[in-house]
Amino acid sequence: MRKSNKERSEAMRQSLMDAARSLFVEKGYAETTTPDIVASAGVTRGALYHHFEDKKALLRAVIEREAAKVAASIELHSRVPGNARATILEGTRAYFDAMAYPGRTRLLLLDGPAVLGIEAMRTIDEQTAEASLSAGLKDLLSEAGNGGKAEMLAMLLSAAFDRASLAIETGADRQQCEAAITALIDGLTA
Amino acid sequence: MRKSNKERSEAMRQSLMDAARSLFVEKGYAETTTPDIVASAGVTRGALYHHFEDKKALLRAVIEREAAKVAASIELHSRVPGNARATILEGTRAYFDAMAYPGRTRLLLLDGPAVLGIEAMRTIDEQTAEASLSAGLKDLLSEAGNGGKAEMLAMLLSAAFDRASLAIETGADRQQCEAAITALIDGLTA
DNA sequence: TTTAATAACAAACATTCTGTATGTATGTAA
DNA sequence: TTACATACATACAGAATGTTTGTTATTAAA
Repeated sequence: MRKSNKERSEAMRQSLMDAARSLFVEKGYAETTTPDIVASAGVTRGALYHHFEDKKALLRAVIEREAAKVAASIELHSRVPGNARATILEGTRAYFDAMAYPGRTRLLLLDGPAVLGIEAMRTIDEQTAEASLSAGLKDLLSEAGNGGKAEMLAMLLSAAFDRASLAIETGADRQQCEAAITALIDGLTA
Repeated sequence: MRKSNKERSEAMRQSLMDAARSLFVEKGYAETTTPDIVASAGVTRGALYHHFEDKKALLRAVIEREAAKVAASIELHSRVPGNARATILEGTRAYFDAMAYPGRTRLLLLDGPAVLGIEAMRTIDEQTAEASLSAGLKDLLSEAGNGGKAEMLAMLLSAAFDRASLAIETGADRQQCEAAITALIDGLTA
């Protein structure tokens, strides 16, 4: 059975990203070695360095794929009712759901920022996850007369979302988190 | 001129931590090598591995010292007027001031969490910086009838503080940050 | 005060990882 | 089918980490 080069490449890339993701999540980026990754994928390091410039580029690819999945998940579960507040709160739940998927907090909130830098992560998040959430927040806040501060407030609230995701992963009560986030938002719009 | 062993050890530890801190801030923990560090301190790796179990332990020592300095700075600049709100806002400014010291955001908010883990960082912050700030926040929120959620809200607000510190470092307007934080807090207590 | 023991370091060593260079087979296009 | 490019494997060079061993300075005991 023959495969075209394009198909082979894409399959290999995904296979390497899968293996890397699993190990990055399990042991962290720094503790994961390229021999580990290729062994898990059943190939040699030649394949890895053919498809990715270096180990960091592999992490970036994994993270971009993950961020896209989070964005897609939020997009999917975000109905659009007229009510701006309800929209945001639903988006919040969708975000928590998406970030509850194993490994995402570590990849997107710990290793990503440390290895790729906050600037690079900001760029990635801009194109994907934070985009929809941040946009909704800005709408809501502007609507409530917090026009000038909307951008800044959206950033700070998204930080709260992130910390809440981390907390939920380590055993914090999800309902309490959502209630606290709701209290923060309602405080700004009341 | 003779020195006691205790003095020698402490001086060497500080010297290694100084050199490490400087390089960690400049190039990041992962890109900094132990040969770099000891060369900068004018010793050999023998000294480093005599005083610290491994490279990670050196980072932990650097971070604990830094967190203690942040805590001390906040403690120092926190007058205690009767007004809970004013106390918190003053503490906020003190935190931003302390975190504006070069390298602290990278050490305490990026490399620390990624390398040592959020759990370890939480323990360190508990003993130091976040303690005073978090305590004040909980007081303020409890006072305002947010008793049950106070703990959770304090955590989320401290996440907002951290993100604001990062933002300020990368050029965000400090006054805007403080205004946004104030808006968040006032929303909860109004 | 001489000696035994320990702490503070230096120097050398073994393992391992990263990135590169080279080699080979498979696919692609003229 | 011939020439070239792509996809990988294998082999290599450099460097980093942690450990071990050796040396000097300090402290404690005899």
